[in-house]
Amino acid sequence: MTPGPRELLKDAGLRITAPRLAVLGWLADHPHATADQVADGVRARLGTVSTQAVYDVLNACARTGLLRRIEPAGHPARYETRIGDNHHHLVCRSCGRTEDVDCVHGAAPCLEPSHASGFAVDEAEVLFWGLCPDCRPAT
Amino acid sequence: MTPGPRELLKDAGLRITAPRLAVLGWLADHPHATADQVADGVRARLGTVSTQAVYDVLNACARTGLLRRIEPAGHPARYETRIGDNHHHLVCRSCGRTEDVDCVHGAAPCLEPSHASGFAVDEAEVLFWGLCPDCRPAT
DNA sequence: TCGTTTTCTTGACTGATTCCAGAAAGCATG
DNA sequence: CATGCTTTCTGGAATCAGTCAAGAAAACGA
Repeated sequence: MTPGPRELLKDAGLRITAPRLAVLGWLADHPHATADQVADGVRARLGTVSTQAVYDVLNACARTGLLRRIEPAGHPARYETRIGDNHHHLVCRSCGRTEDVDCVHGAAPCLEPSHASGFAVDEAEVLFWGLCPDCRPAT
Repeated sequence: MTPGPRELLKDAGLRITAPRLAVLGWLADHPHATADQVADGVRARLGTVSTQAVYDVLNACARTGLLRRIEPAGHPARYETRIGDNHHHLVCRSCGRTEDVDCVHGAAPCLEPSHASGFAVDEAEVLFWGLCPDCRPAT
């Protein structure tokens, strides 16, 4: 079954602290949130939490693979707890709203550039850009 | 044949100015340059050019499709004159060096998310992340 | 319980980019 | 080749997301 935030942190070698549990917990219910939104959500649960702590938690978790960071050009970064399944994203150019999109081509082909110019490639990122239903009317 | 910067600007409905000609000209010889690098290159040709003018030119050209902007997460934006052929990019995580990669799947498949959640999708962006030959030794 | 190490707080700071107001071109027209 | 409207350029201040730094506080292995 799905391990809780506690186990995830422990397995990643990170200490279990209130801000971390709150960030992971809140983010599980609110995927694709920005650091700002996470800070608000966490403060609603814990009271005062410094902005820096939120960034530290997000960075630590992203670094250890507990969280995935999505950084759409021109919008603040967003975070999600759905990891390890190589899915992609759909981003609204106008409001930055982000949705999941399952991999277009099954598994492998997404990760194979035709020639890598000597680069050691470790990730292929696919982003679909468009306008979400709410932002579309303003045609 | 390939139209020169002059014709490109005119066709895009933009006025022909020294900064614009210099930016397009310089960028044609130096693809994947940052705004900073463009500013340096343009100043070497023209003397004094304000940073703002460079950003204005880059934005105007990107908006009208004369230039493509690539914004790799965590690195300043880069610009290129190669447009309209749906190619992708390879970015070095460490130094930001960017190279072209031809489309992995010919033409069409790159543009089809499996389901778009009501979004009007207009672009699929593919970015390959890795380490360039110069940054790799530091293993 | 202690001591080390990690994490959190506060506050200053950075880098890339944009906003603003006014001055200086560009260019369609007469 | 003058005129006047519009776009673009200049210089400087400002924004925004995120990072750096120093010390206080909390976690956890012994």
